[in-house]
Amino acid sequence: MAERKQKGRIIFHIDMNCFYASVEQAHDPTLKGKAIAIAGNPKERRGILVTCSYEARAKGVYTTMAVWEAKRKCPELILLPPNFERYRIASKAIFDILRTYTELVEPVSIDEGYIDVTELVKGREAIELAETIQKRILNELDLPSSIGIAPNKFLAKTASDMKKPMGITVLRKRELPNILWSLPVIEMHGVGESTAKKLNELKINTIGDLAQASEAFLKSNLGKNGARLKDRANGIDNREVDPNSIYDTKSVGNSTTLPIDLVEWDEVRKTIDGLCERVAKRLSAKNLAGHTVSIQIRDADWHNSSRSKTFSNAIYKKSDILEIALDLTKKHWHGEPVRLLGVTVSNVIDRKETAEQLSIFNYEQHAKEEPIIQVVEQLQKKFGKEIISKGMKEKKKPNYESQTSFSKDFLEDHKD
DNA sequence: TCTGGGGTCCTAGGACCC
DNA sequence: TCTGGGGTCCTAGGACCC
Repeated sequence: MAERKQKGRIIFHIDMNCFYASVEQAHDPTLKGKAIAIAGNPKERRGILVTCSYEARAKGVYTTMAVWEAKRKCPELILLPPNFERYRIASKAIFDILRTYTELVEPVSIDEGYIDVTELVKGREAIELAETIQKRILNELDLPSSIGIAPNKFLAKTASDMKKPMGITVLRKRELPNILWSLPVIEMHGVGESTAKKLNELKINTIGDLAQASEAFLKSNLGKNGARLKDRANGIDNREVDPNSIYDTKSVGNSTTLPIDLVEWDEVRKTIDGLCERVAKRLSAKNLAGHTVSIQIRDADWHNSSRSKTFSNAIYKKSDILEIALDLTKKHWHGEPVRLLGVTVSNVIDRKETAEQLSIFNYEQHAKEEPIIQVVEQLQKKFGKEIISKGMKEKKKPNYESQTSFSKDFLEDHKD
């Protein structure tokens, strides 16, 4: 996205506390004050906790912990299956509240988002606004949240993490050295285990070390990400709050960890079939189609591999996805025990566009028998000049569409 | 008896084109 | 006959986030 330089912005990061667990407690108040956890499939082996309440955390239980381990640690733990419909409704209600203040609302996930309130408030009013929003979410939805207030996204996100639950934290750029720089790099948003290890090997241990390291040094060792992390460590982040980012889906995929590793082709085939079914349904719900199909295989040793194939026309039907997914799996799998299988459709576009492409494709077939100029004129009449010239000129974006070959043909024909 | 499922972005090498 | 360099797209893998 555009990273336009802006001065003096006021950004909020709203972060719901233990979101799924809080929604369940709001829905059934008898769960309040109790150690509860949401587990993907509580009865299944290989299950983990997706979220847990603060009461559970007090007993040493944490998110991502294996279910059996959590139960051993906290026998009274109440396990609930996730109710995503319920969480989606709650999430929508939260963002609806935020949108009563500004259109500049960017949901990041089901339970967190940014808002840009620069035009709404100044100075201390920002804190009052955050209090109002936080109280409304609590009073109207019975859900606790934390809000970070800062001049950019990174600082706002960092701030919202500092006080939980029901915290409001202001983080100014000039406070950064005092507050962040003494912390180990792993504490920074955007630095995971792997990057932390790499940084430590480079003698960069604290966020302050990162902030003061040479950019060239970081770039040569970590690529683009090195420079970005240095900027963030210095409180620099020009990303805008983008309300439209949620509408820009890049891929739709489903995966499943098998209760027991699979070794039979027929079981693998059935699993892939089920995954394709779900992917096709979700693509339909969003009215999307995609050019690329990928499969993912995780073996018993947790080794991941993937295979993908890209096509000129976007697909969305289960039967089409299945055919490609099975083909990729057949070629790639040789009977090793499989822990996880996944199917993803990526390079997605809106289905409306596929209809247009199909029509153009049909015209292209005719093009073989007709002078090319006539075909161009027909197309322009039908779709308008814009779409034709776009297909013929645009080279930066991937051109999976038949326009690619159309423009190639066009150029070919006019060489002579 | 370890370790889910949904995503996004980045990188590196090879193919191919000009 | 031998030669280069830039750009895009595809593929596979990896890091990170919630």
